Amino acid sequence: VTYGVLISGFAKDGNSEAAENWFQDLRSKGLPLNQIIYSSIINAHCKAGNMRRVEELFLEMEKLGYPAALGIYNTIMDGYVTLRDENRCLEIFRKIKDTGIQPTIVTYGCLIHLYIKMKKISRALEVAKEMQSNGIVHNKMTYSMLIDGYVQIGDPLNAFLVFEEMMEAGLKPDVVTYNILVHAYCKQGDMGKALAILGHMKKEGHTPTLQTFTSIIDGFAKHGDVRLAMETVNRMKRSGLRPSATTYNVMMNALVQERQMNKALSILDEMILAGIAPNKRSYTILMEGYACIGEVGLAFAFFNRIKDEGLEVDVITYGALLKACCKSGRMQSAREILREMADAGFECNPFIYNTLLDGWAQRGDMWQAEEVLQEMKNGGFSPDICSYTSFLNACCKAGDMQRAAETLEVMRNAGIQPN
RNA sequence: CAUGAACAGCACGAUACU
Repeated sequence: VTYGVLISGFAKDGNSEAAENWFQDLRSKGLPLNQIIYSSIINAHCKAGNMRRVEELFLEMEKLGYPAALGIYNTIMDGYVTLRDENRCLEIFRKIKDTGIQPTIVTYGCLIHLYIKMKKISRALEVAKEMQSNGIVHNKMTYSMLIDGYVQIGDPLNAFLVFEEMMEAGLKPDVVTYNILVHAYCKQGDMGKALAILGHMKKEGHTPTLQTFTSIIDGFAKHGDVRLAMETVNRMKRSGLRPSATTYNVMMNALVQERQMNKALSILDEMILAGIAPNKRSYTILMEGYACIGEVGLAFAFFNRIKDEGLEVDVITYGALLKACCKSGRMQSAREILREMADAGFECNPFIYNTLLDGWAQRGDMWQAEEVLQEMKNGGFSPDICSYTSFLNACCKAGDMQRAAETLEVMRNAGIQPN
């Protein structure tokens, strides 16, 4: 029991190392293990994404003859949801059914969550249907996930339709549901409505959370009111909430959009002083700013800082570096970055190709631009409106209006309307 | 009346023109 308390405590704390150590300690003492211990240690590793270890433990547990409760399956599935591993999730789901266990709403919730995260709403709806056909009715969480799914893909209309359905089902929205609605309005820039929801949720006795405020701050920032954004930060602090890394990122992004790099940097300082560790997004936001003003060196400096601090880089980080090069005409450096990116195992996506296209276009190099277009197609992506606009730009800069006119045709034939 | 697990939902970064 004592070990169980410790292991589950560390699991909750997100410290899978410590949990594992206590688990080993317990085992070396030859004390009896049981399902509770296993579910705690599996939980710890799921939260940390150590799914290899999870599988090991699970097999071990089965071998020792402890029956796997549904809760463990759900926990493991959730671990794979975080990793967006659809195949493993489905395998587990199948296994649950094969074992003759009835999936619960939590099981279905995990699957719905998976598809929402993958932005495959239609699949999420199918799962919901199957759930209902098995006699399980939606609860606040499953509804909230669907509402959020629509918000994420920029379809507030359907989001609100689901919300109404939820109300009609007699379910009262909770903080998370309200946060999702606030987010929906903020995304559209309808700040009046967002604030109205804020007022309403308070009236219903729900205390706004970090997410509530951060959505509002971001909404103001992205829709042209940095001042109100910053005032909201103060309002949030007065209400007793400390800004999180996300909140600081939102603030920096607001300032970066206005090219107030020094102010953005002072937010970074404030963040560190507050004991909040910047993450890769924090630095990418700054890199973007420097890229836009042609400060290639500073963009690189922050890129190195990400690595130095042991944080991961990703395609978006590389994209910011590329942009820094392309915007300042340093196409040779851009090439090198592409190579480095490929070596690091990242594939080009349309954003990357379009950044490159833009780089060549600005120099009026229609030929290199054409090559990128071709590579893009070879890479399995169809050029989009951005690609063609850049290419047109390249043609015009190169003085080849004939080619520009042809490109317009090509676009139309590809089903892309010039805007 | 006193010890452990049991699980799912919300906020931030990238491409052209504007």
